[in-house]
Amino acid sequence: MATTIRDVAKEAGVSAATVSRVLNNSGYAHEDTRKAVLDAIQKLNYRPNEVARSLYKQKSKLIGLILPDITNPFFPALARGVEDYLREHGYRLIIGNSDEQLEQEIDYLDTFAQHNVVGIVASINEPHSDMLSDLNVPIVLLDRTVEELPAVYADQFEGGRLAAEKMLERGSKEITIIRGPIEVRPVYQRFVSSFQVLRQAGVKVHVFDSKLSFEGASKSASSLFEFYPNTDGILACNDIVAVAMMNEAQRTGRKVPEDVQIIGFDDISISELVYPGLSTIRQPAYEMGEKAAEILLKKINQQVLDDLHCQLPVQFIERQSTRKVGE
Amino acid sequence: MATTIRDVAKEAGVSAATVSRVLNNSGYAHEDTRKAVLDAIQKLNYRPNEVARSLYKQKSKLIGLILPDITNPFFPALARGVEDYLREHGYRLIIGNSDEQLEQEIDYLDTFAQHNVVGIVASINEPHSDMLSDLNVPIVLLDRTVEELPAVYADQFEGGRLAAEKMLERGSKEITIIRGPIEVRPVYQRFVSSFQVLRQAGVKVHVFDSKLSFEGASKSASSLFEFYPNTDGILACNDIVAVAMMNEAQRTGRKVPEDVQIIGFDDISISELVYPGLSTIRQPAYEMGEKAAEILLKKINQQVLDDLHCQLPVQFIERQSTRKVGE
DNA sequence: CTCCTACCTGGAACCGGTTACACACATCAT
DNA sequence: ATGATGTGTGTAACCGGTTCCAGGTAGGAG
Repeated sequence: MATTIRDVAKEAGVSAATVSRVLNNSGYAHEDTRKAVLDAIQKLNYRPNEVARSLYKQKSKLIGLILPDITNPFFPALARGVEDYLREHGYRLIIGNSDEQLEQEIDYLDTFAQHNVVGIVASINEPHSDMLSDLNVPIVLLDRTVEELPAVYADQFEGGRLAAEKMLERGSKEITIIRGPIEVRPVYQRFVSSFQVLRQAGVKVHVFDSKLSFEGASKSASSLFEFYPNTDGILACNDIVAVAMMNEAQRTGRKVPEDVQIIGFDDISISELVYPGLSTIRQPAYEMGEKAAEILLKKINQQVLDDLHCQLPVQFIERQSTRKVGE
Repeated sequence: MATTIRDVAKEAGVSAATVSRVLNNSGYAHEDTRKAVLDAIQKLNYRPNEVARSLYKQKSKLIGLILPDITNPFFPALARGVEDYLREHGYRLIIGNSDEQLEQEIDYLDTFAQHNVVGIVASINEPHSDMLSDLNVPIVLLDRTVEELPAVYADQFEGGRLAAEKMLERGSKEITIIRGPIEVRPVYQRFVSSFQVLRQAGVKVHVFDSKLSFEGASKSASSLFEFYPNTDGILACNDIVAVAMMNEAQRTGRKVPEDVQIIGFDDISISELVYPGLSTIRQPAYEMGEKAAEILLKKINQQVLDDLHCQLPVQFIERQSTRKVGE
């Protein structure tokens, strides 16, 4: 059905080998022949079959991307960073959501291998070391780290610290940390770091658990103030949870930031739009995605990496859910 | 490097053909042989190469998905619907963001073909008819329609109508419709339908333009009340824009919903979490994605479709950005 | 007039699966 | 005994590219 290289060869009156050489600018090809081939390609609207190419070369133009859940607004930003960078370099993405499930991660890793992907970007907690070395394809971790693997991530400890300090500077005395699922490493790190700072400062600290998802956030928000009615500062594990808590605060008649200050984490796009604007710790998600893609390409092209791990800075974004310093 | 079918064959003491037959449960295979092959597969941890398979069969297990921008929270929900359904049936997704750009749509369509995808789900405005028939692969439109192609979408006219009616029922008298980019068909349809209802009702109507993106929404929000300070009802083209407008209303000292009522469109997850909760027209995004995937698989398996177009119902979700009826 | 080299091209093998076909053997009815 | 039928298996061709290698021609050097 689709036109093949041999169709083009016939049309141009040459062999398939010659067409291939013209296509790839490899080996010799007379100028006239090249012209004829190019014309034939044009005429037949020929596009080489990547599958065939991939089979022979043992490598495709495909890169696998595993994210926990694209429905969580932090991850699409990562994904676009990865995609935009890779697209420019001729690669395409096979994408999979893992829901943080080991089984699904493995499943996708498996099928990536089956499709001869040349590289993988993944937000996964387990290194899957044997498997990864088995399939022998470069991988870059995104938003996660393990010792052995290249990784791009934002400084979670600094983020946690920053959130806690800014909260203290702004005068909250009874602070509730909304802790996300501690199996998710970066989330755990934020928590530890915030907690430590608050403890040392000697303020009253509560720890309250929540899922990271919309439903989970909503559910846990509804009982926060029953447990800790005197909370005057909230450190949320991500912006979604922060928005949910902010809602609950306002719903229960508390003023933000006068009665309760709130700081989120991530700086997803919506955080700027909600009212009051959400103060948060920004992770440069899009840039992280780009950087991961860049590093992956370097590995694919056998270039040496300056550093295995690339830690990007976080940043406190001051909006209206916190008071001005000194007020 | 990776183990091939011939490695397995050697290990099991049979030919590659036999292994293939066992693998695919096609043709005959003695029980003992089958056992030996299965053992060898296990032992060598063999996974068949999808690329080779795909080359011979002229069809892969890959499906292409084109979305305008996964960074817009409406689309990840669609994407997960598609992915979850397809994954269960053994298919994987190649994904691409088009930014509503014709050029990028074509580019992705092209590379999908090069990778022997067996089907495509796409949110695109142009039918690309010649191209699509060229590449001879079933396609299902998602959140978009053209006459000739199968499509899954929500009833935009009904949505627009509903939003307008609910706003009128709740007593707003000077209503501003925030109109999105009219090149995007569903967005245009919402607008037309709302506009028509409001006009007929004889209330004062303003039309104010905005992009659908976060930045665009933020930008246009900032001048809304300079243009139409007496607006007491806002019909937004999507929830992001609605949230931005709600922010601006509150920022300028207006109470929501007492002074200004706001209705969004989409019902993205965050709409439930913002304060006040955003009343909106719900599109069942996840279900739309699933449905599109289901229809695509039917087409792939040559089953007949009951209907070319599948229109899903929209629904008014009443939260706190609108007043109770009669107040 | 050789010989060497650079240029140009096609045949064939290969990547790793699938499948058409041929062949071998056993069983059973005639 | 004869052949039809059903099992079980291997050989080889094929999918559509890429690349190795061999062979042919032309031009320049010796």
